[in-house]
Parts: sequence; C-alpha cells; structure tokens
Amino acid sequence: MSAISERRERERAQRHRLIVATARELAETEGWEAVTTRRLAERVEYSQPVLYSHFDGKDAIVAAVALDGFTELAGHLSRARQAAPDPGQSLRAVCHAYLDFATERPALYDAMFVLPTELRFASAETPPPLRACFDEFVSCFDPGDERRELSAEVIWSALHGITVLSRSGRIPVGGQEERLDFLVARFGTAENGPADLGS
Amino acid sequence: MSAISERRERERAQRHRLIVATARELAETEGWEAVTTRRLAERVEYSQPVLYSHFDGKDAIVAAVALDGFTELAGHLSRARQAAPDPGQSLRAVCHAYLDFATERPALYDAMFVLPTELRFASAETPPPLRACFDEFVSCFDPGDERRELSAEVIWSALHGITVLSRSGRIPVGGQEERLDFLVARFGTAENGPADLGS
DNA sequence: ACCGGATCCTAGCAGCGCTAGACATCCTGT
DNA sequence: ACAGGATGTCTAGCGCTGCTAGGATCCGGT
Repeated sequence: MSAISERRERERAQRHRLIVATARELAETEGWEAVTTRRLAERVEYSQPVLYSHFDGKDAIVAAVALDGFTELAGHLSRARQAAPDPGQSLRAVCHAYLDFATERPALYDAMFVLPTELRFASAETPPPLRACFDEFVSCFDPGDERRELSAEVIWSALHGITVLSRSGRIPVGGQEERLDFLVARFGTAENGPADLGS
Repeated sequence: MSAISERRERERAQRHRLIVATARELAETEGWEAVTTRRLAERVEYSQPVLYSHFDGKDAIVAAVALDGFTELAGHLSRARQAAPDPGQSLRAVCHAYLDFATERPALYDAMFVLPTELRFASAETPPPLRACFDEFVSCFDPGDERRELSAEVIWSALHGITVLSRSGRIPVGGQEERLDFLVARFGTAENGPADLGS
C-alpha cells in the first residue's frame, strides 16, 4: 500500500507539473487565447476531465503558471540587484531587469498581472514568491528609510504601467530606456529626492 | 429619396449610440463578462445580426465604449486642472482626478485600458480623445520643460499601475492618497526635482 | 400596382469551459 | 487464486459563446 501509493502520488505530481509547463509553453508560443482545455488536454495526451482532477478550472491553471512566473521573476530581480556594481545602482538594475522580464516573457507576464486568475494577494496569505519580488524593490532602499515600502509600491506601479501602456501602444513603444532613467532619477534614494514634504 | 434616406441614416446613427450606451450600462452594472452579444441584442430589442451591421464584432463595440471613456476622462481631467487653486497644484489635481475616474468607473476603465480591443494608439491616427487625456498631463508642466512629455508618460504609467495593482490586491488597497502625494512630490516641476542627472 | 432593394430575423455552426456516468484497471482481503 | 471494491480515465454531452448564411418581410420609386 505504501510504496505503490507513493509512486502514484509521484506520478500524479509529475503530471501536475506537466500540465502547468504545457500550458505555459502553449501560451508563450501561441498566446493565451490559444490555451483551451481541449488543446491543453491533447498536448498532455490525456482527456479533458483529467485537468479538472488536478485543478479547479482553467483559471487555476493560469494561476499556477503565474505563480511559477513570480518565482522566476524574484530570482531574476535578485540576481540583477546583487550584480549591480554599487548599491546606488541597484534600483536601476532591478528596474531594468523587471522591464526585461516583462518584454521577453509577455505571455507569462500576462498570466501574472493581466489575466483574471483566482490568486488572492491582498489577504494575509500573499503568495511568498510575489512578496519576494516586492522585497527586491524594497531592498534597493535604505533600511532606515521609513517610506521604502511606499517607494517600492510606486516604483512597481510605474514599471507595470510602462510595460502595459507601451505594449499596447498607448504610449510610444520606443524610449523605454529614457523612461527608466527618468524614473530611477526621480525615485533614487530619498537623500537625492526633492525637499521632504512632511508626514 | 433624400429626406427618407436621411431619416434612415439618422435612425441608424441613433441605434448605433443606443448599442454603445447599452453595452456600457450593462458592463457598469453587471461587469464585462455579462456583456454578450445575445444579452446586448435583447436589451436593445434587436436580433444579434443587427449588432454586426453596425460593428465588426464585439471588440469593436468595446472599443466604441472605450472611446467614449477617453472623451469623458479628458473632460474630467481638464476640469480638475482648471479648478486647481494654483498652477503648482494642477498636477496633483489631475492625478487625483485620474484615480477618481478609475475607481468610480471600473468597467469603463477596463474597456479603455485592460480589455483587448481593436483600438490602435501608437500609429499616426491616435484617437484624438486619448491624445487629449495625455495632453492634460503634459499641460501640468512648464512649456519650457523639454521633458514634459516624458514626465507625462511616466506619471500616467504610474497612475495606471497604481490603479490596476491596487484593484487586484497586488499592492495594498489602502494608502492611495499617500501614493498620490508621494508621486506628485517626486514628479512635481523639474525645479523641485532631484539634482539634474544630465541629458 | 408592382418590382427591387434594403432591412431584419430565424436558425445554425464551430468552439468554449465544464461535468455526469459508463468503463476499465488495479489493489486488497479472504 | 480469485471475487469485490476502490481508483482512475474516457466518451459523450450540456449550456454557453461569437458570429453568419439564407430566407422572409417591408417599403420606397416608377
């Protein structure tokens, strides 16, 4: 009973991963609109109902892909931050890495930020990988800065806005590097910022 | 021939507006996922094919709603800017108005910025209402500032990011006012900004 | 009065997410 | 060794979606 059921559980976990990986691959090569339960089932060589024995529905599969994406993004940002030549440039490095990630993996980025998923963030159980991404931004600021979380939130918002608005052409697609420079200059360390405006 | 066909054209234009208005109302009361061609056709008391004699498809209807939204937003921002007590506070007023608009009309905002539509922005024929929205931000900066367009792009991006990330709970829903203050402080006039960082 | 064209609706297609129920397969207890 | 039950999988189908072909109907112009 034990060895056999363990093997089955192992196989089941592997198939779980296969489904997520296949969904992601399909999305990255043909776009999310091509990711249907039928096509996905065919690709993993199982019937549709098998998908539903692993996930509550399609949204849950997208959410699983998004979670993988957050983990990857966290690593990507962390490496960029630690590779920065000096701490003063870590913010720029992390921001640059973020925009890189978004433009190089648009489908994955959509799963993480645009598509409707069942992921809940605000509540207590914020997925750790998402928190890790956020913390990479926070770490770029002086630990003594009591507004570093606020800075991180606004920086992230700006980067996300730049990503989606330029991608859809609502702002010109060119000039990303210039925007990045501008953003980092304005949001660099508080010491370089404008006069303190209280509270 | 002339009077009658004119009347028909008038009626046709009115029905066109009716479709757009109904789609918007349906979206604002029940969400865009409730806006189906069947339900919409039933609401306007015509059959489905009539919709397709006015629009190329559902996306085109969403785009029409979005275009109305851009017009409204432009007026909203313009009023806010002109009502600002002094020019130095116009940027804050416009940003505040933007966030207001986004939170008070989430469905309309989604049509304008989130949902897939066939609207093309980057090309030469950027819809005038969208350009008008953008110009409201630009107008908050000194005409002599050669980077006012860049400022407007980044400000807009940040506002959009704040809107969608807080709405989905990826950043905390509270503290919008604080983010707004922070953003405006950092992006106020260049004179108040950090030390010039070249180019 | 009647013809011709514009207008509109009925009916249906292919595809979607999802699920009930039949079928097979394999482990377990005697 | 074998029956019985649990487990796992598939076939088939439901209600919905966006969209369209083809026929009926109505109405203005001659």
